[in-house]
Order: sequence, then structure tokens, then C-alpha cells
Amino acid sequence: KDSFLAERLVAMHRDAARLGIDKADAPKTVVVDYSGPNIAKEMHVGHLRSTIIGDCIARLYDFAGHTVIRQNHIGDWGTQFGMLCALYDKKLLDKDRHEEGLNRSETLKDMELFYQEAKKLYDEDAEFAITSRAAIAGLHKGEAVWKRYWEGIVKESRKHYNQIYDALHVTLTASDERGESFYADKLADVVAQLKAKGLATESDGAMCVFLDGFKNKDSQPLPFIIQKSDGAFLYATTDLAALRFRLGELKADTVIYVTDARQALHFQMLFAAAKMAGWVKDGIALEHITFGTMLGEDNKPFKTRTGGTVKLKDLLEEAIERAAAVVEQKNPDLPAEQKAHIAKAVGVGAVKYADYANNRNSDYVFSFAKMLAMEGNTAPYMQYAYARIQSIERKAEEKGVRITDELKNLAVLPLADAAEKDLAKLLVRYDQAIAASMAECRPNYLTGYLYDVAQAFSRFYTACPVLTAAPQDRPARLLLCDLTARVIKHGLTELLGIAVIDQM
RNA sequence: GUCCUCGUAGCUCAACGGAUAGAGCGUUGGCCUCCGGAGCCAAAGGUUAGAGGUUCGAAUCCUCUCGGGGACGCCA
Repeated sequence: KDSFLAERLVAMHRDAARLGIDKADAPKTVVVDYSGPNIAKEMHVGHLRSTIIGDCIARLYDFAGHTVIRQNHIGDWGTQFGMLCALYDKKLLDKDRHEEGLNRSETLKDMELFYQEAKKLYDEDAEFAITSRAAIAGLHKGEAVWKRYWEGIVKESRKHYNQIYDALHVTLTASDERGESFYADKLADVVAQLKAKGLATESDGAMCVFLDGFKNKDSQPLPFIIQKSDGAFLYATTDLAALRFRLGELKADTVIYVTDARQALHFQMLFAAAKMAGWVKDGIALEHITFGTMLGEDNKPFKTRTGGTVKLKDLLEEAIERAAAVVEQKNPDLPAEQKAHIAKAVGVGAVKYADYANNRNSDYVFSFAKMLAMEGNTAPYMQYAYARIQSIERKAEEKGVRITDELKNLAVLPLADAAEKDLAKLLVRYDQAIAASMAECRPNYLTGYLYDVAQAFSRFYTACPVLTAAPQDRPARLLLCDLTARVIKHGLTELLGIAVIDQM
């Protein structure tokens, strides 16, 4: 038993890239749909969950050796673009009139305000409403002026969420972006196909697909509406087109949607409709991965005292600031640049970890105190364990102690101390933690495991000196340190997208 | 009304059918002549909402009741 443990440790240590974890025998093509921010709306704390849970799922499948296709289904094609383009037009005209140096970027700097202003004008100004309707019609017809405004707004908005993705270490890139607009010219065909198959029927003027087993409040059949009575398409249509694209063009074996639980019914109907249409071949898996709502202290969906939400950007800035204050207090002598680097890793890590550590199905109460905590079961706790190991290894280097050399001369690996054994047993279970986390799409299994490892390490660190250990004990302890660092680093950076630092 | 989801320590949350249900925060008391105290050790704190059932074994699965949140025809 002990020799097996030792062998496994050494094998994991030898395999720097994968820590002894095999890839899947039969790689699949997995489409993961997540984040999906709305254009012209600033990302707030409510967007955190889809973005980072989805990212973790994508990273897990990646690591397991599957072909992962990320899809960022951004909301870039709603009717709200009429008023947004109209306002943009108005502002640019005003600018020309006043010859002020207001450039486009500044006009759209605060997307939230821009949106609110457009909404207000739309409701109150009849002339503006007319322009808005003309804009949306023009946009759908592909008129150059409106298209240009639309592109300007999308571009500016994209800049905003890309900044957030960068800060969060989210792997989404421009090539993963496939917004609603991409499917605009495929919607009519979706409806035509369903009609041709005799699945879509008219009801109260709208085109509907009636699916077995879905009933409304009055126990009447519940329709999946794919075309409104005014002829316009809606999100069911777009989602059908997107699903068809993912199965047909992207050749997905598995499609995973990461959205909040309120959309559960929609996805059940979406999947049922696609199957009915014959678009989903046998063996294809469609999964809706849900998550709970973020609540306020009053147990109601999260809002600030003034009724708004907390912007993701502000939360991250606050987190980095608080982390900076802690660094200043703990390690005032570090160079300013390094302190800033640490504050970023610690602050952002704390926020992401706080969300990941929850069971995704639970609603949970948002609290700054919890999101920004740096002690206990938090990302900084693991980063700290990692930094301590780096410190040991720096000192080992200074003393001319080389782990690889020490291990070479090793016949048996003694794990005499209970703290050593506990840590070793945990380390060799890394593959199980990953497998469980992936199978259920639950990042909290992984955070729980990493916390156990960091905690076992902290106990080991307190109980077992490494560099001053007896010659027969030192190699095993060095190995445990190094492997702990690798597991923490791999788990945090590769699977959760949380940075580690050598010093903090 | 139907369906989904949650209910676990004072608070916030874990527990992938399996050992005495675990952490963090908070409370109380310890630990720096020794590799980093963002740490370690210990104490107190639980009828897992309630009642039945399945199982060798249930916080977990099934049924019912109570409570929170959510969804249920032209928003996404």
C-alpha cells in the first residue's frame, strides 16, 4: 500500500505536463456555450457565474483531451438596437453640430448610461421612437448607415467584456464569439424546415411547435414559439438555428449550455424540438448546466441598496484594492510592481474562488466580505501554500540541494509521519477530483479538493521541517512539496484560471 | 394549479449512496530561539425543515407535508 503510494507520487512527479493523468480514450467534440453577455450592457456580478463556470467546464474537457469549441452567444441582435443606433446617430449629429472633440469611444464609454439614455428617450420622445423603429428595420435590411452604427456599438462593447475576460483569465477569444446576429439569416429556414416537417403550426397568429408533455398554467398544450404574430423571430428560433449549426457545421457530439436555472424550461423545449425535427442523432448529448441565483442579504435576487447591481468591473477593482492593502501590510518592502502583480492575482483569485466553491445549483447570498476574504477557505490560502513552497525551493537552490538529484539516490520513499502520509494520499487522488468535477460539471469538487491539499500541506509544513530534515527524510519531503506545488498550480491556473505567485 | 430548485452549526456554505455529517467566518483558549503567522493546534456549537419508505448503509434515492426562490404564449 505504502509502496504503491510512493510509486504513484514519483510517477506523477515525473510527468510534468499531465501529472500522470491519462487523456480520454475516445475524444469527443464538445461545444460549450457560456458567458453570453448582452451588448450595450455592462457586465455585472450576475454574469460572473455563467462566465467562469462555463470556462472551467471548457478547461476540464480540454484537459481530458476532448476537442472543445467555445461559443460565446452574445446578445447582439435584439430590438433594442433600434434605439441604440438611433441614439448613436443623434449623438454623432450633435457632435458635428457643436464641433466638440467627442470621439466615438467616449460617446460609448459608459454603455450602461448609454442604454438607459436610449431607453428613456424611446419612452418619452415620439420622434426618437420613430427613428428607432426606422433604425431597426434598416438594420435588418442591411442598410449601410445603421450597420455601421451597430458595428461601432458592438465593437465598443466587445472592448469592455474582453477587458473583463482578461482580468478574470477567461479563455474566451474573438474567434469564440458567435452572437445572435450570426444566425439572423438562418432563422427563416429554421421555421420553413419545421413547417415542412409538419411540426410547426399556427396558433393565435404565431408559429408554434407543440411538444409532448409540456403544459401551461391551464393544463393546455404549451407552445414553443418560433415566430411571433408580427412575423419576427425570437430567441427560440435563434437557439434552434444555433443548435443546428453546432450539430451540423461544428459536428458536436456534446453541446453544453451554461445559463441560470430560470431558463430550464426553455432548454427542455429546445432540445425536445430539435430531436423532434430529427436534428439530433443518436448518441449526441445535449446538456443544460444550470446555476442558482445570486441573492442579496435579504434573500431576494441581488440588488444594491439603490436598486442597481454591482458591476463586475467594480467588484474586481475593489478586490484588487483590498488585496493590495493586505500585501502592503504583510510585505511592505517588495517592489511596487511586484506588489501590484500580487494584488491582482490575490484579489481576482479570491472573487473567482468564492463563486467556484459554491455548489452551482444553490442560490447563494452575495457578500463583499465573503467574495473578498483572504483567509480560510479562499484562493489566497492556496496561493500562500504555493508561495511557501516556492520559498523553500529557492532556499534549497541556494544551499545547492537539487530535488532531482536527491530523488535519484532514493531506494525507498519513507512516509513515516502522519502529516506526510495524509498529504501523499490526497495528492494521488488528483485524477479522481478532476474526473468527478468534470462528470458533474461542478467546479466546487475541484476547489474542495485543492483546499484539502493546501490544508494537508499546511499541516505537513508545520509538523515536518524540509530543508533541515534528516538525510533519509528530506528527499520524500522535497518531493511532497514539489508535487503539492504542481498540483495547486495546475488546478488553479489550468483548470480554474486563477493565478499563482512565487511570493506574496 | 403544474413543473424545477433549494432547506445542513449563530452566519455563509461543503459533503461525487459508505467510517464519529465537514470547512470558513464569529466565539473561547493555546502555538513564532526553527523552511513565510494570509499559518498551525484545541474547545464550544447539529434530531441534516418534518413524517413515512427503499437499502447492509440515506443529508444524498422514493412518497407526502411545511418553508424560500424560480419557470409556465409571442423578452432573452
